[in-house]
Amino acid sequence: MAERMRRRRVTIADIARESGYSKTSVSFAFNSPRRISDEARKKILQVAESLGYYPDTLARNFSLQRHHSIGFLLPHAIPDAMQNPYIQQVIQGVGSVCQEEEYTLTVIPPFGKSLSKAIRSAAVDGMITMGMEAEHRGVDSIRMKDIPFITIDGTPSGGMHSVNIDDRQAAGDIMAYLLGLGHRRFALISVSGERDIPAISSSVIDRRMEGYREVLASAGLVCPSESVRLYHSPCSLSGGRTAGAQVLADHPRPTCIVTMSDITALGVMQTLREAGVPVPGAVSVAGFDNIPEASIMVPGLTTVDQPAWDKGVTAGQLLFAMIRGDGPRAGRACISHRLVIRESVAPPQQL
Amino acid sequence: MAERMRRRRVTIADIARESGYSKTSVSFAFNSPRRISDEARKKILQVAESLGYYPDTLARNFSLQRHHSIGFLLPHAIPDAMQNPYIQQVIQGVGSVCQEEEYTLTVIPPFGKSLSKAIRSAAVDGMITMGMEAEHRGVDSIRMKDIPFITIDGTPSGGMHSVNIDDRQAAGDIMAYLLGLGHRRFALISVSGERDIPAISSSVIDRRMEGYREVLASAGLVCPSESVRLYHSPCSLSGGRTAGAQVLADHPRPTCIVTMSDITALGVMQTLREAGVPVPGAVSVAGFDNIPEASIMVPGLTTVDQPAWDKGVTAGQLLFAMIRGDGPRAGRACISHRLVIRESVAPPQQL
DNA sequence: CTGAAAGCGCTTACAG
DNA sequence: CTGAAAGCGCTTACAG
Repeated sequence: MAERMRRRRVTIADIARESGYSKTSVSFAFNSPRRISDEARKKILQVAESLGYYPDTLARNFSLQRHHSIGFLLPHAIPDAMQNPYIQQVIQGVGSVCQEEEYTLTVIPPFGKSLSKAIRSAAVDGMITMGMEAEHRGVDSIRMKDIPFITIDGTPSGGMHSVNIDDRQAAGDIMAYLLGLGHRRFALISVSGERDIPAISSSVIDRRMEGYREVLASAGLVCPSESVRLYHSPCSLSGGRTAGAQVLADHPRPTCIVTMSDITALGVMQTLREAGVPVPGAVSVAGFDNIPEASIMVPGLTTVDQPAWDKGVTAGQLLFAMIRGDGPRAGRACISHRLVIRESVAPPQQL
Repeated sequence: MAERMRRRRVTIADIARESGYSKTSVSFAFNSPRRISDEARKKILQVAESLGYYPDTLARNFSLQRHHSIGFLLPHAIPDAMQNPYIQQVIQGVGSVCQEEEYTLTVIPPFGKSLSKAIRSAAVDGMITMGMEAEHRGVDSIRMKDIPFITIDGTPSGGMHSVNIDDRQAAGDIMAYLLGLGHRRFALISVSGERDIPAISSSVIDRRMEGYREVLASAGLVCPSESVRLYHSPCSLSGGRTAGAQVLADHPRPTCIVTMSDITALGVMQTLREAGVPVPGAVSVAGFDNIPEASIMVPGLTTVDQPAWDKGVTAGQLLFAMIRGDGPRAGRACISHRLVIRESVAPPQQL
């Protein structure tokens, strides 16, 4: 088709020739208009217009040594990663900062399971990753690239810049609430990594487990045990459904199901509804994240609010500071969390 | 911090000097290994490794004349655009194609309300837009850029490549279903453009309205009229809430609320729930899109399934075909839709 | 198999 | 105010 039959590109050289001015002047006409005479500028702009000139982004960026885009490295394949509302929210937060800074946001899917390849070819000035451990081989690729980067929900150590909440405390908070209502028989659904990268780093999972365990211990409970069973599920709706079915199959049935992500909780609740098990009548369900759906659901999901949007914004702002070179020495932001009490959790039924 | 003190970049010139080979050979070592001797390759790779060489993406892309990324132009600001699950799904569809092609996906937010500026600086090999009219000034910017582009939910005409469903037929289908159940008093919630770009092009809105009207006419109804009131709402949860309140304030109350997007319908349902108006007991609600939430909701939302994911995939595939130069002459894909009947619509109550 | 050289299209010190 | 020229770091015909 016509638009594929690209006539040779119109360059500043063409404009220079046509207008009688130099390439320098042409460039100035666009980028530093005040450095040339009105007459020259007018003439050049007019010739540019008539020739249908459009600056070459590739050449411009190369010359300016910047991409004008920041990268968001997906923890796993698009279908899994972007279907998680929590991740979506984080992306939106990052995106809103990009919008302000007039940068584009480059979403980098892992190419054919090869993260390093994806990282290598990413045309970005900085990168945000999710759930990456300091030891992850992907980190080396980014370091090699020599661009600033920040990890969200990763390991807040190892010299990596990171944005996190206090996962241990947050997990403890919700568990304390559940114990306070009288629950003593739990199903804990932790996160299992799919592919080679979990949605959240294993250190985050570890810290949440610590939080749960600490508070459980104060009530004399141990995990895993007869009273507190441990399950694992991918961070997805279908993962939640499967986990829900597993819990239902086990006996005795817990009075409360605690998940490490809302999307998993939604899946669990779907299974329960289909099985005719009333929530919270027969069993309570607690989540983690506070995705928008948590409040739309009926019953509303009791969960830990970790402001995904804020995490994205904070990471974005830190990253831009680093790109500008006026970044903080040690970037380790901790965002506050909050227990959100809705209807999916009630005191356990008397037996 | 250390990583900001960039020592001068290690380039192929450095490797050439250190290894005793030419820049050509160094380049071959990485990109056409079989064009040089084993010995040379080994030596070069080893020197590269020891120097911590990492190819410069900017230079590489410039030389290769490609960005290795395709752009997704957001119809409006990040918070609005990306919070709409329908748009999210489209993005995911496009993204999944990118992943296969080993391309990144550049999300382009409108810079400070300036679309053209955003388009101009976008470093992409092709572009996908949503809801763009052929006459939109943004289209000219893209044309100037001389890269292939496709619009989803835009105007399937004007020589633009596009991906759509049969909006008129789809709107007619759901209206026919509602009339069939006996509804005769409707609130129709159309889409109003926020900012200067609506979420869906006005031509799409027009075609849906045509579909509604045509079928309404067959039942002797006219829109707008006493029986069929017309409202307008932005494509968002909050927009839906506001519209819901408006509908509730009017009398007589319709037996069925018909929206042009599920996200709006969800907002409407929230308002109804808070007002204690049972759905579908007192009033039925119908949507458009079939976003994932539509099935999670209680009651499930009766709506038109327009496969957002498929739209994204189709647009992505067409775009890559165009980028490769083996694109179709006239790209105008029409995806099939489907009526999805759930619980949010019931026959009207007897009075 | 190897290398000198041109080229991708801009930006920008520098000199006039 | 204006322009010749270097430079950004690669890739790739072309010649040997």
